[in-house]
Amino acid sequence: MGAVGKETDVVRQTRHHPAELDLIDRKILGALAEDASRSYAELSSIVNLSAPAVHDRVKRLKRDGVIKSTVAILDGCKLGRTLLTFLVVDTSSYNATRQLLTFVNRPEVEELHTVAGDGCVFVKVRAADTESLEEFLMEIQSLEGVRSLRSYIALSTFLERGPSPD
Amino acid sequence: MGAVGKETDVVRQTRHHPAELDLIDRKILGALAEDASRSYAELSSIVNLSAPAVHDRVKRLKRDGVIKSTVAILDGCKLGRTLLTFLVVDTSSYNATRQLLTFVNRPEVEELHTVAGDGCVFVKVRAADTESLEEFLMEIQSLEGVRSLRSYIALSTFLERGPSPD
DNA sequence: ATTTCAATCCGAACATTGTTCGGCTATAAT
DNA sequence: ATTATAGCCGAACAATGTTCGGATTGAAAT
Repeated sequence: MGAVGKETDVVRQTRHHPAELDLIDRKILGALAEDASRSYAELSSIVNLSAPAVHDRVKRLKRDGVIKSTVAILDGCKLGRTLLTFLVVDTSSYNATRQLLTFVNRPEVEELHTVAGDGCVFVKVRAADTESLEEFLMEIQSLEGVRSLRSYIALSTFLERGPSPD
Repeated sequence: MGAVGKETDVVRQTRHHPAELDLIDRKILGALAEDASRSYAELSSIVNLSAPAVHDRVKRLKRDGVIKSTVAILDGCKLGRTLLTFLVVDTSSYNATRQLLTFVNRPEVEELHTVAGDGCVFVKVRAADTESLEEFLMEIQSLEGVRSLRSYIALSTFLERGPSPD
């Protein structure tokens, strides 16, 4: 009983994703999530390891998919997108939901999720101005099977970042 | 009249941020927003310029704040955060709003905005599981001046990215 | 028309950083 | 005891980032 039970337990824990990360891994992840342009030399002094050791760890974290990618964060306003809005779309049919999913190609759409509650789709939109937002909203409302559409227009943004390792 | 009018017009346009970006700038921004680990050599072949020329442009884009930073994107699930939720908090006092803003320090909070509508705060939360989410929700509800709290739990994520230059 | 100025580009040299390698140590299993 | 594995290090090497001088262009001023 002891041996077999132990083994399956280990399998259970490992099966569904969560990677095993020690404190050093988390420090590295935190540092890179904040600023991915840090050199291995800088990281190595943060965690008190050599540069190659940090390199190995980062390589492993990328291979395991903990670090999905590294991207440049752009300033929406500087790009001419001044209006951040969150939409909750209530759809009455699967077809409508499917149609909404095609909006992932729009440059002003930054996030698109399905959320709990009957046929709800959640959208984060960064539009150029009120005009182009209105156009966008009307386009959604005119879809067959869109029951209601609530919008939350952002006034001030106090925090905007990705998943934290802490 | 002509000259003076013209000048103030130019000032107006420039005054409130939007940077002047040509097609090459936008191509570079798009490439880096997708994958910031691209080398200058690779970028130079994308836009048909030399590496130093691209370097100059990127340097300018950083100086002007169009590129705010470059960060590593981590996998929430791999970190043990499996539950993505959006909250709309309706506050009845400024004091309550101010208290909510202190949540920017929580590692599970990824976004925090004030939104239009009386005293509304919008929060993006990535919690470990339903338990820790419930704890978090209760903590918010127990704040003085929090009128209502709606939560949208994400089922599937189809798109998640930053501002696009297109 | 000519000149001046600023912006942009390029190739080539240079500096920094990323990456690989062999060897060392510690731990755990045989 | 001994083998295997994982993790670390310093040093060499490879790739990339970065700077520089000079050439070209276009616009503004003379």
